[in-house]
Amino acid sequence: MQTFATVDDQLKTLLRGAVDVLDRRELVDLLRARRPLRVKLGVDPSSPDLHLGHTVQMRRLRAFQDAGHQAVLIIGDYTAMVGDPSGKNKTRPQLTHEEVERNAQTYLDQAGKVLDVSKLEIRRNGEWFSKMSFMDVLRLCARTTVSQLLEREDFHARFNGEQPISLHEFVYPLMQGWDSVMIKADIELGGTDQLFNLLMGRKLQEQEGQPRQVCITGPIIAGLDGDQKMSKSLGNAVGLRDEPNDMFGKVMSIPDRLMQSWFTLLTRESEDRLATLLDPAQTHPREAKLALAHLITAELHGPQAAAAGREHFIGTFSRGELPADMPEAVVNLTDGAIAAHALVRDAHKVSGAESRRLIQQGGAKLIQPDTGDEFVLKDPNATLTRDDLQGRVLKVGKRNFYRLRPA
RNA sequence: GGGCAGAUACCCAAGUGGCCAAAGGGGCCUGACUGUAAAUCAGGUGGCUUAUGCCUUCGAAGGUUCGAAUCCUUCUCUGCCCA
Repeated sequence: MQTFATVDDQLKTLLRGAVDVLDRRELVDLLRARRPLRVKLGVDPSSPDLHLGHTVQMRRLRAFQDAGHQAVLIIGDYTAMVGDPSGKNKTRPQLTHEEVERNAQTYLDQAGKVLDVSKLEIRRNGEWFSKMSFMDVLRLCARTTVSQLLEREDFHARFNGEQPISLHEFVYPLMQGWDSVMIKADIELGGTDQLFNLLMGRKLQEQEGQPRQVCITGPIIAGLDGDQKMSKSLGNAVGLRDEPNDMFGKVMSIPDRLMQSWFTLLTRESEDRLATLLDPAQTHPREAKLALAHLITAELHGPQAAAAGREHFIGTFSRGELPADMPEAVVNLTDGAIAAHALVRDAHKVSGAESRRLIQQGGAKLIQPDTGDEFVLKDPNATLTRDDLQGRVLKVGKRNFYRLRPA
């Protein structure tokens, strides 16, 4: 017999950081029923990697799991082929079924880092969409109107901005809503940019004579730049599969003003603890950020890896030491020597022109590991011999190190 | 179906025969400062073992010209208006 915490206690953890609950009254009623609720979260496998942004909603789903409810993760294999237009100002590229399938495979083990997979119901929406006939699709389309769809902010903006909106994008909200009908969701989670889609589910359920789902939205987490929403294509994401050292470093690079939201949305630290950490008078921002980086890395890679990430970070960036692990770069010498620009190009894997730029701007140096002596490469055409390279480390920019091996 | 406008580099956007590898802004990269924060300053931002050189790039393909992002033709795509 499943036992549940009190409604008030549940609400507190389940709604941590939430923006909107529609409708709160209904949520309370659902929780009062003291039965396992079906809680839906959909992710589209549109890229092979999940990032921290995805985990914001996944963490809430996990909270529901821990509270004894039934989490249903929808892998949107069909919706991914459409491409969610939410928050976008342009049509997304359509993926092939093969790409989607490949991505879907990687999602499940990544999701396992946050969710309890043993208790998770995993569904693909191709399960029902692949069986629909064209007439079924038309009937679904008849459930809403163009005017209603145009009420959605992003569609509205594109329409008024005379930007193209493809018809299949218009169908996306219906698809997501239909998922809710098919799995009989009691609650659906999503980012604030999903509100329209979530409400579509509510509406479709009512039309189908089902109890309508409660919609809970959470904030869209900002990426490393501190400004735009975290997304892989913007290059400001922390991937769940990022190496621990890299992950730790990325978190350390976020603007201070992001810390509050990251702490709230990506950790379980209590409000009291957060108050202490985020008060500069009590905690130096750098220390707070170290704690944040540690918590995030530990959740995804384990405490040991997080500790190692911290060591690496402090050693490399605070004390200026060389990292413990560096990729090795095999350097092919011609007549026992190599030009500086060729060295950087080959080791750092950039174009020749980029390599020259880096050198000219002082972004490349050779380091003697045992003594710590550094030699800044200044002339792209300088000739380096085996003796110059043997046993040395090449540093490119702030964070790229290569152990050189002349061959 | 008809008319009009448009497609420029990662994004926005200037350029309407040579001085265009293409202004400006954003982003990004490098350096200084620092806490891999913020703010600020300086430089850079197609490729080629750097060259008053060559190659690729202004939606696509052809054409005119000594020379085309710029002119012509066809095509593709987008928006607006009319039907």
